[in-house]
Amino acid sequence: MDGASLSTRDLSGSQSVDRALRLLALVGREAKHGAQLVDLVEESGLNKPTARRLLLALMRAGLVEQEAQTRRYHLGEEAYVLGTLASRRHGLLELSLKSLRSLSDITMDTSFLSVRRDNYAVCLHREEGTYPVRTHALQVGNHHPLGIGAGSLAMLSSLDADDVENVLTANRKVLETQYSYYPVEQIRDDVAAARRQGYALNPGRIVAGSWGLGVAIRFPDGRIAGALSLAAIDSRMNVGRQPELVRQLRTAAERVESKLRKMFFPVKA
Amino acid sequence: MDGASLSTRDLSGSQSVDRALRLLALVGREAKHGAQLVDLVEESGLNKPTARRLLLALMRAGLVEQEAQTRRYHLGEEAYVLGTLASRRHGLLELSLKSLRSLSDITMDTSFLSVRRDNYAVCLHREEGTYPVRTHALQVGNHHPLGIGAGSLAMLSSLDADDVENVLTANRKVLETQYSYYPVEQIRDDVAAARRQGYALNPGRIVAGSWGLGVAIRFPDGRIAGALSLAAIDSRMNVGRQPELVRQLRTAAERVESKLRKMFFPVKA
DNA sequence: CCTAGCTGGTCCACATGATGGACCGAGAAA
DNA sequence: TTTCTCGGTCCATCATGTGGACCAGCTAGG
Repeated sequence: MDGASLSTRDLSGSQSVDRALRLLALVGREAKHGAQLVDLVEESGLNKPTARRLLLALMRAGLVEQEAQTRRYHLGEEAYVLGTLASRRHGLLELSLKSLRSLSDITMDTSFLSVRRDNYAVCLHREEGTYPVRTHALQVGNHHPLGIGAGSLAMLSSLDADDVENVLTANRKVLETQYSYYPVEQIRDDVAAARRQGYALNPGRIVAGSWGLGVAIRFPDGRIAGALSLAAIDSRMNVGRQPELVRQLRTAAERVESKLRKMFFPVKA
Repeated sequence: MDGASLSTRDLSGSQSVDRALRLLALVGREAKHGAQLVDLVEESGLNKPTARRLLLALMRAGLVEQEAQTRRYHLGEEAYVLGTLASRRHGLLELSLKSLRSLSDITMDTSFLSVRRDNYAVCLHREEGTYPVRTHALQVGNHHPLGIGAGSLAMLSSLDADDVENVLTANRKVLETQYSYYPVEQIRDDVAAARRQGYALNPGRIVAGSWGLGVAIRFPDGRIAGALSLAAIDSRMNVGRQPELVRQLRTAAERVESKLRKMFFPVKA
């Protein structure tokens, strides 16, 4: 973020809103099975009454709903509605779906769309490949610090050197605690390699035998929009096959970028 | 709302969060051109500093962003991401898209998907018809009180009598001020007619010459999921053509409902 | 050139609304 | 029965958000 959105510095209050929205993001992360109150309390650092109160507010707004049976919290319909309304400006998934499909058709491997969210990468879509042995390391909604994972690494590598360091610094604590098997120095090397080659490779760094290749997608103005990636078992991503996969990824990314251009500079009606 | 989401009564605080989320909904409503600060202040009833402070919080969370040039507020990428994550549970649009397309293909008229949001109906999608004369009364993101408009009326008519009255009471003020040409008594009559016929008809009540037909979509448990509707100029919705259009709408709605059933009770893998 | 009217944005004294330690109840495990 | 975990809530305290007043930029127009 850094100089993030231009305009105004903050210095401002509204921290209960901040807290509520942090909770909202946490609930979203647990898209699959819903979030438990204790976990939300834990992850957010808030205490129980506060978390509960804020969740009630989110529920009043329809952004979150609570399953009556399990008492778990899920994203609500309003979140979906807002997302639909936002897709007018941010519809990267819609623009990429076809490309992901053909990518998985051609390569037989599972393909992904990720976007940057703060200093993390979120997986927005997973398009199953047809090859019978598949890795399930990355699921929709999953978060990893930028640099961890092929698509994530592709995005990190596309930032300029300063930003890379900023991101790594911001993530230092998480990296050390939750990704201790993946030293920061390793990420720096991976970034350098990705820069040299023009694509990101994850040679089983997170789950042994589960490899990934990724390329970034840019907005017409050069900002990073997201990344496309492919995942497969190591034997399907050997040096022999890599160039072809990268070629496919690049074509797919270019197709998406051209759609983005059309979205930003539409032909006059 | 009423007995809305089960679980807990509120009595709770967190009103700044409520306010912020109300603002978020307002920004979403202005999906097309973005919202101006003054308008948000006006519509929300908040005062400027408060609105601004809350907007800053929403921006920090990425749910809202501000265009540097025009200073207008738009939904941010995080809204899109959350929406995508929520579509796992609430993906009505995805389920309906194909049906809307074929609906517009067959009838040549423009079709819509709306969902209920509190006591309003929001238009989630507009699928253009091919017939050269089209009505543009309803756009994606538009809100109308339940009962105003074909899809909206279809949803209202599907509630039981008590709920209908609750909704109308809750909306009384808005109806009187912003829809004064559409007396509440008229809505009650329209609801009764829709009940009798099993579909909702809007014979140009909002924009003269712009007619609409709507049917509700229900979740497997009977709750209203949304509504499909068709819009056209009056001459294309005369009594002669209506039965055929209604038949098409019904088939489409049934197809969506069957997909919903599959979503809620998936076949075991 | 200056004024008037509109916009977006911010300051800061005040008191209202959010906070969180302590507590309750339900269900599961022992 | 006891114990543990989890969801949920109460209420005295004070940190927090509030909003009237204000500044600044822009456009119209006299």
